[in-house]
Amino acid sequence: MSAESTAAQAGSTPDTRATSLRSRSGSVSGDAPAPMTFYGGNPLPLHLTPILSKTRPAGPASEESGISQMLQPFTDVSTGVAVPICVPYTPAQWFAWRDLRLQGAHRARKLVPLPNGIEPEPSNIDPYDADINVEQAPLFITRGALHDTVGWEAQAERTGRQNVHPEKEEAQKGLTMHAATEEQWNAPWMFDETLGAGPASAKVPLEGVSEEKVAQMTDWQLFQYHTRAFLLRNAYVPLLCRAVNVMLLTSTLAIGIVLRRKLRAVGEEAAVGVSPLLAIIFSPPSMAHAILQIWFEYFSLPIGLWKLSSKLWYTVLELVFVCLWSAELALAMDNYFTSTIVCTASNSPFYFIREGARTRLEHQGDKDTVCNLQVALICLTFVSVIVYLMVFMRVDDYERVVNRIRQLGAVHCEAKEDANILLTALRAPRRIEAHTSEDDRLHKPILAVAWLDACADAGINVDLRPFAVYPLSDAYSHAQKRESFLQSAGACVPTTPWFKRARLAFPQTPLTPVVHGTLDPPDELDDREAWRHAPPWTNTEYAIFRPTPLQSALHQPLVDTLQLLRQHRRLTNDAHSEMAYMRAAAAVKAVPFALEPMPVEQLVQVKGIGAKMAGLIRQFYTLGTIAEADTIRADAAIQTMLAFTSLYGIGPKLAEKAYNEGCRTLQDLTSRKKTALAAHLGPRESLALLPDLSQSIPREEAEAIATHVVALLRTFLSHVQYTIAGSFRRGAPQSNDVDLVATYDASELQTPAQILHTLVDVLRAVPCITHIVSVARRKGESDNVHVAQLVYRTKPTTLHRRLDIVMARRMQYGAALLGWTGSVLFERDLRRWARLQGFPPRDSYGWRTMF
DNA sequence: CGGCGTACG
DNA sequence: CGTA
DNA sequence: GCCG
Repeated sequence: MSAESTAAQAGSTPDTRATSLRSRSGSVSGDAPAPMTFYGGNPLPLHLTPILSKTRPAGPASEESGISQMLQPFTDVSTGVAVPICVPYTPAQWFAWRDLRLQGAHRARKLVPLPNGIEPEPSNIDPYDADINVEQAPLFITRGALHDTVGWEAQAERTGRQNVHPEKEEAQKGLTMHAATEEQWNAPWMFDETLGAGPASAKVPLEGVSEEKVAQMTDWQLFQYHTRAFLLRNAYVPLLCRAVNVMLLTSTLAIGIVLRRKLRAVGEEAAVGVSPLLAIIFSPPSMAHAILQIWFEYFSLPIGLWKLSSKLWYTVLELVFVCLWSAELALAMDNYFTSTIVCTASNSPFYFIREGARTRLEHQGDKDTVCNLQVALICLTFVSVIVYLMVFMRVDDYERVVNRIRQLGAVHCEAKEDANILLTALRAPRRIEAHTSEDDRLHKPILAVAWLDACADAGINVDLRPFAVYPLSDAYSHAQKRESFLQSAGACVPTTPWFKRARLAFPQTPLTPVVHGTLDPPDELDDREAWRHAPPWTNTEYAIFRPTPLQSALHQPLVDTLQLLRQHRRLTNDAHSEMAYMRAAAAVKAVPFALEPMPVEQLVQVKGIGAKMAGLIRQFYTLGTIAEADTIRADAAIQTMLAFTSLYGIGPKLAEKAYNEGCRTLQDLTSRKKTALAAHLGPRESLALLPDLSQSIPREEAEAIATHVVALLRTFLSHVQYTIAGSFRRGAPQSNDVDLVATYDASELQTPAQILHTLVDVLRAVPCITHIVSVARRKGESDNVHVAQLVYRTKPTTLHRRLDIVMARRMQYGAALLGWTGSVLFERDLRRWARLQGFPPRDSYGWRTMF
C-alpha cells in the first residue's frame, strides 16, 4: 500500500503527514513519541527484553559462532510462572554451562556406548571436552526435558536416544543469487557467476587415475582401461568405424570386379551367378552412403537432434541397404554352392552332380581362385550386413537411452535448450561445438551416454567428470586435484556403488574431539545459572534435544552443500526427501567432531544420516564436492527457479510453472498474468522490494525497529512486554526479517486481533509501514495470538524491512515465543516428539491443538 | 512399510 | 499453494 | 530419504 493511499485513508492531508513524519523521525529510539490523542494511550518506559541485550553484548556480531539454541527456562515476569523456552546462547554461555556441568550441576545421565566401531580410547582428552567427544558420549539415555517447556502437566519419564539437533535457518547466502547492491541483480542466472567458469578450452583429461592405481593394474586391465578410454573419448573412433566400412565395401567391389573379369575371360560369366555383378552394382551406392554417414557424423546436425521424420527416413535408408546386402549375401552363398564350376568337394553334403556341370577354366588353380574369391565375397558381404545391423543397433541405442533416462527418473528433453545435461554419441569437439551454443557448452555438461549407464549401475548420481566428451568448466574440473575413487573408476563404468569401494581406503581413524566456538574462554560468564540445564551434544533423532551452533566450526561447507541439495528437492516437489536433507544438514551441523575421516559405517550411526547421506558425505570429503550438487549448481533451470522463489508468494510450484511458461528473469514473472497470489504483495511489488528485502538486517536495526514499534504500541496499550524472536533470538547476527512477539496486561479486554489492528492503523498513520502483507481478521475472543505481516520503512531513505508482529495473550506469550523462535526443524521436531509422547493436541500456542 | 508439524490467508 |  |  502506497504512502499516499495510506495517508488518504487515515484522513490526513499531505502537510500533516509530512509534519508527522518529521516529528517522528527524531524519536525512533529513546523518548516516547507524542501520544496520539485519538488513541489515548499511556506510554510506559521502554525496556528491552534480556534476550537481545544480554546475549548480544557490544561487539562485532559476525565473530559469534556459538551455540544458538537450547531449551531453557524463561520466567514470565508478570505471573512468576516459569515458562521454559529455548533461548540462544553464546560461546561464553556454552563454556559457562560446561563448567557448571562438570561441577555436577547438570542433570544425571547414563552413557551408553555406540553399538560398534567407536570404542572409548583411553586418551589424554581434556576432561573439559569430554561431553562433546563422541568417543565418550555417543548416545544418552536422559529424562525427557521438553514437557516443562510448553506447560504440559504430565512429565512422562521417557528413555530415548537423543541427538541431533539443528537449526535450519541460517546463512543461505550462497543461494541468494541476487544481491541488491550489485549491478544487474535481476539478470538471468549465469553459469559462470556460480561456478567461475572460464572458457572451455582445456583438453579433456583422459585419465582420472593416479599413477599408483595404474601401476597396480595388470596388463589386461590396462588394456581394457585404455581401450575403453579410447572408444569413449577419441574423436576419430566414428571415422575409424566408417573407414573400416568403406574398406570393406571397396574390397567387395574389387572382388566383384576381379571375379567378373576372370570369368568373362573364359566365357563363364554365369559360373557363380550374378552375385559378383550385384556386388559391383551395390558397392558404389553403399560407399556413397558411407561417405554420407561420415558427413552426418562430422558435419551435419547430430542425428539425435533431427526431426522424427528425418530420423525415420535415415533409418529407412539403412534398411534398404540391409536388404540389398542381405539379398547379396544369400545370392552369393547360393551361387557358391550351385556354381557350375563345382566349388564344393565331392564328399561335402553340398556336393551334387549338376546337369552340364563342367568348366572351361583351363587350370584347376583358376577354378580354385574363382571359388576362393566367391568365398571372400560371401565373407565380405556378411561383414557388411553385420556393419549395417550395427548401425541399426545404434538407432536402437537412442531409444534405449531415452528409456534409461526415464528409468532413472530424469527428464528427456526433445529440445536441448530445456536440458541441463547434454548426452551425445559425438566425440569430435568441433562437431560438438557446431551443434551447441556457447551457452550450452558453458552451462551444461556434455557427456558420453556411458554416464547414464554408470549412474544406473551405481544407483547414484555418479561423478560426471570422467564422462565429459567436451571440456567441462573449471568448477567441474577443479576437484580433480584430489585423488578419488570415483576417478579411479575413470572412464569405465563402475559396477558397484562407489562407496563400497571407498570403504577400503578409509580404515578406521581415531576421532579427534573438537569443541564448538572459540577455545579461549570468554572474559565474563554471566547467567551461569540459566545454562545449568543445557544438554550436551547427543545423538538424537529430535532436533529439540541438542545444542546447535549457528555455523558448524567443522562442517559448514558440507552443511551448505546438503542445504543446496535440499533446495533442489524442494524445487522438485519432493517434500520428504527435502526434509531428510534438512535433517541431515542439521545433524551434520551439530556434530562436534570431524566427520571427514569417518567411514560410512560410522557416519550412518549419526541419527538423520542414512546410507545415502553417508555416501554423499564420503563423496564430499573424498572428491571435495558432491557430484549432484555440482550438477545443481550448473543447472540454469534450478538456479532460475531458485531465484524466482526469492519473491514473496512464489514457491516451488509457481516457479516451475513460470519457468515452463518461458520466464527466465524476475521481470518476466511480473509480466505474467494472474500472479497476485499473496494478498498485498504480488510479484511486481515483491520484485520492487527485493533489492531491499534481500538485504539482511543487523541486530541493532532490529532492536531499533522493535523499540519504535513497541513505543507506538504503548501509546494505547499498557504492560507491553516483547521479545525479538526468530533467528535473532537464536543468536543470528543478522536476519532477513524481524519477528516481534509482544504481549500485554492480562486484564486488558481487547483481543490480540483488535490490538493488532489498532497497531497497524497507527503504523500506517505514522507512517512507518509501506505494505500490509496480511493482518489477522477481527474474530471471536477466543483468538489469543495474531500475526501481522508488514513491510516496515520509516523514511524513504531507509531500506524496506519485513516485519512480523505477533500479538499474544499473556497466557500464550511463552508458547508464542517458543513458536516464533524456531527454527522450522525445531518446531517440527517439537511437535513430532510431543505427539510421540502422547501429549494431547493443542493449538500452536498451547490451547486447542498441539504445538 | 508408514509417517514425516501445523495453522492460516 | 505459499508463508511463518 | 530416514527412522522405527
